[in-house]
Parts: sequence; structure tokens; C-alpha cells
Amino acid sequence: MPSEEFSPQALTGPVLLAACGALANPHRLRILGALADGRQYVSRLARDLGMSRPLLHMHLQKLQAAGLVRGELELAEDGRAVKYFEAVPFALEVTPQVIRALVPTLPDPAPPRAGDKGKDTE
Amino acid sequence: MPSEEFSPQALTGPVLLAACGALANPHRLRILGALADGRQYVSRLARDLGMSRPLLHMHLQKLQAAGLVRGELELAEDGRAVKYFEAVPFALEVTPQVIRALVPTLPDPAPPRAGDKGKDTE
DNA sequence: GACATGTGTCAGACTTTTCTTACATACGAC
DNA sequence: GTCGTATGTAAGAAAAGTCTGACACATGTC
Repeated sequence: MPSEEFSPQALTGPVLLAACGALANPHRLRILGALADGRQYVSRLARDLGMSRPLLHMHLQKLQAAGLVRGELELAEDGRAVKYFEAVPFALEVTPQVIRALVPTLPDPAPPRAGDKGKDTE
Repeated sequence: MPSEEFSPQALTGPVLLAACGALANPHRLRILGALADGRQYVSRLARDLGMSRPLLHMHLQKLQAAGLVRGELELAEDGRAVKYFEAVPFALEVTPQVIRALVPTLPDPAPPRAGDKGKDTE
């Protein structure tokens, strides 16, 4: 049951980039850490973590875009709409060799301008 | 021979943040991928990767600061100073549980202002 | 000397990310 | 109705990251 490469999707360059970008922020690590204890809804999470709700919303967006977190809007018993988030059970394993294998799947570096004869660049 | 937690140093919150921040860039992934094939000096690396040397220098700084890369200034046979970089053989493994364990080692979120009675935040 | 190679670094522009403040909606209870 | 909870989003400021172009130095060859 352990050790899937990267649970939800195949590990490609862009996926690794999104995942690392999402993990490269203390707030988002805290959020993921909190969600590792179980699902939670955003207003509660904002209170628990001591951050503003719009800010938390933004970070959750980024985590969700990276596939590290999953959100689901539910209707509570009393009828109020509550959005629960949970951590996707991912397992990200990165080594220099893994990265080398992913390099070919990276987006093109940048339009290499023709007629480029700069001295320091080429 | 495989599976060290995180080769060079213990995996703490700040270390993970630095590592992910360093990995969250296509140029730096390319650099690491190239160095996975073996050590190389920066001017050569800049040519191979098709990027300017100052830019490569900046990215190498960040990779080195994160402990993912190691540089060594050497004196070539003909006397020229050449700086070689090599990839540190790290193995970064991240899961929600790992993150939860690291949360306590993260830097303080932000000075939680006393007397905070904002409506949206609390 | 001029020219090639190698090194490092700075200043400024540009882009992206981060964060707050303010607004909008909907529902239930009083 | 008002108050409390929940949701989402937009505008703008502030900070961080990215990148280029121009410097500086040293060495070896011509």
C-alpha cells in the first residue's frame, strides 16, 4: 500500500514544477500538515491556522492546482454550504536521476531569438 | 545504497522549503538534470543549456543554498581557474505525513497582532 | 599589445507571487 | 428585518523572484 510514484497523476516536468511550487511556501506546508490530520472546511481551517480566509483560499487554489489537495462543496445538515478540503495521499520522491528523466518533458526553455549574437549570452 | 532520508542534512521545515523553492523552476530542473550526468563547469553548462552565464550563476547559487548542488573551484592543467558543479545525491521524499511532522520546525507564521478583531480574519 | 578563455558581481527592468481590504452571495436563527 | 455562519472574488499594494546588459578580474595564445 505504500510507495506509489505520485499518486494522482504521472510525474512529468510540469507536474513536478507545480508540486514544488506549491510546497515552497510555509503557509501551504502548514495547510497540508493540518489536512494530513483529516479533512476540514476552509473557515475552520483559517481560524485554526490564524490566517485570513481570502489568503487561505488563494493557497488552497494553488495546492489544488498542483493536485496536492482536493476540495468538495457539501451541504451540511442544517443546509449551509460548507467546502471541505482534504490532502491527496501523494508520495513525491525526487532525486537528481528522477529530474534528469523528467527534463525532456519540460516546456520549451524560451523562444531562442534568431540573430542572437550577444557576447555574454552565447 | 538507496533511500537516505535527505542525504546532506536532516529534513526540517526550512530545508524542505529551500529545496522545493529551488526545484520550482524549469531552468534549475534542467541544470540539475544536466549535473545528474556528471560534474561540469559553469561556462560549459551555460553553453549546453543555452542560457546566459549570469543567469546560470544565479540559479546555481539558489541550488547550492538549498544544498542540492555543490561547487568547487579548481585550477585546470593550463592554470585557468574553473569552477565545477556537481549534483548532491539527495533523495527527497515528501508526503502529507512527512509535512505534518515538519510543521513544528517551520519559522513563526507572522507576528500575530494582539487585539486583532478583524471581521474577515478571525 | 589584442583576443580568446575562464571567473564573479552589480544595477535596473520586468514579472510573478503574496497579502489585505473590501465587496458580493446564500442560509439559519432570532 | 438584523446577526451570525458559511461561501467566493476583485482591486491594488507590497515583496520576492527572474533576467539582461555591462562591468570587473585573471590566465594562455597569437
